[in-house]
Amino acid sequence: MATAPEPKVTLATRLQAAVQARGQRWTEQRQLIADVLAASDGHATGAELVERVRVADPSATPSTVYRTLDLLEELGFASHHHGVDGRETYHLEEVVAHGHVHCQGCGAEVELDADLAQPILAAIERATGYAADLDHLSLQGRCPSCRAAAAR
Amino acid sequence: MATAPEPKVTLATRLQAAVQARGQRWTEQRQLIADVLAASDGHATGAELVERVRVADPSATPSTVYRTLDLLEELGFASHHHGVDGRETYHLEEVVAHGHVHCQGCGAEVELDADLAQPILAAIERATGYAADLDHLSLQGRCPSCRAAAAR
DNA sequence: GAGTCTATCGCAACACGTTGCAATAAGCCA
DNA sequence: TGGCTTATTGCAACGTGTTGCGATAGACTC
Repeated sequence: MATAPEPKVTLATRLQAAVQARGQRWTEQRQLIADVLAASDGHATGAELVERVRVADPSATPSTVYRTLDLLEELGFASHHHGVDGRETYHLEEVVAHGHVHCQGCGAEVELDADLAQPILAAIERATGYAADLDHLSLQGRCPSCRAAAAR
Repeated sequence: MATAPEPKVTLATRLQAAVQARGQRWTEQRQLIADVLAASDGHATGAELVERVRVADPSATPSTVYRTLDLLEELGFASHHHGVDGRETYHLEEVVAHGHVHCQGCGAEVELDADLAQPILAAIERATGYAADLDHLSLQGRCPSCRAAAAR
């Protein structure tokens, strides 16, 4: 409660601390990848992140990027889900946990924040006993306007 | 009500009729792929189906298999979703529509039939207005025993 | 500062899935 | 039956992501 506020600690700084606390190493590549992810506010696919990292450092390889992203996930700094097309999409945990709903008709995509998703998660728990992970909640269906169009 | 029962019409037969009704062509490859899918009751990944088709006909190529699977989906005979690892999993629509819930802790996977999923779909509709597609409902979370273990 | 240990990196090869294009063959008509 | 049209196939190349392995270089000790 009375700890220092530190509102502007960067992702890279916090990640470095977490990595080193686990006895792991902090490298230029990790710094770079953390910076790129932090600059990609919200979502980015694996391929996009690889490309952006390579712009900053052409010697970086995809395996390094993906392994670092795995590390970020393991440490709880990021998470990923598979989009409609199977591509991986990463996002920072700093961005509040949320799910996605994709319309199979028009391709519209809406985000589900925790409040909106709460009754859905509750229904899942009642039906299955599972505590569903909002960050991996990726639904597909028909949006209201496509449903209305189909009904006509 | 009084129509002939015909309980043993194969997938391939029905598919052939549907394909030809659209003015498209019926080929040996399509016959083969339909047979393989029908023999893979329940689920199979794209790669598994490709492999099984190639056992029966080594000259078949992945592109043909995937294109045929797309066709089956278009005609409503099959559908696919992306599993936890991003791999495509196909299943026949003959198998009743269902979703999946995957445990991130122990890897357990349970199927959600229409009855079980109904309150979940209703909650999704109330929250978003979307009519979610049960076949694409692929949830991740923690199963009851992993939750109990974590609580300890 | 030098030496040691080993986590991490880059490379190369692989797996899965997609796409463009020329060759083939299914289905139709005369 | 023979010929025509064009959907479909197989090939080859590509995009995305993963894995194994030898080389490199952090981090730690003395």
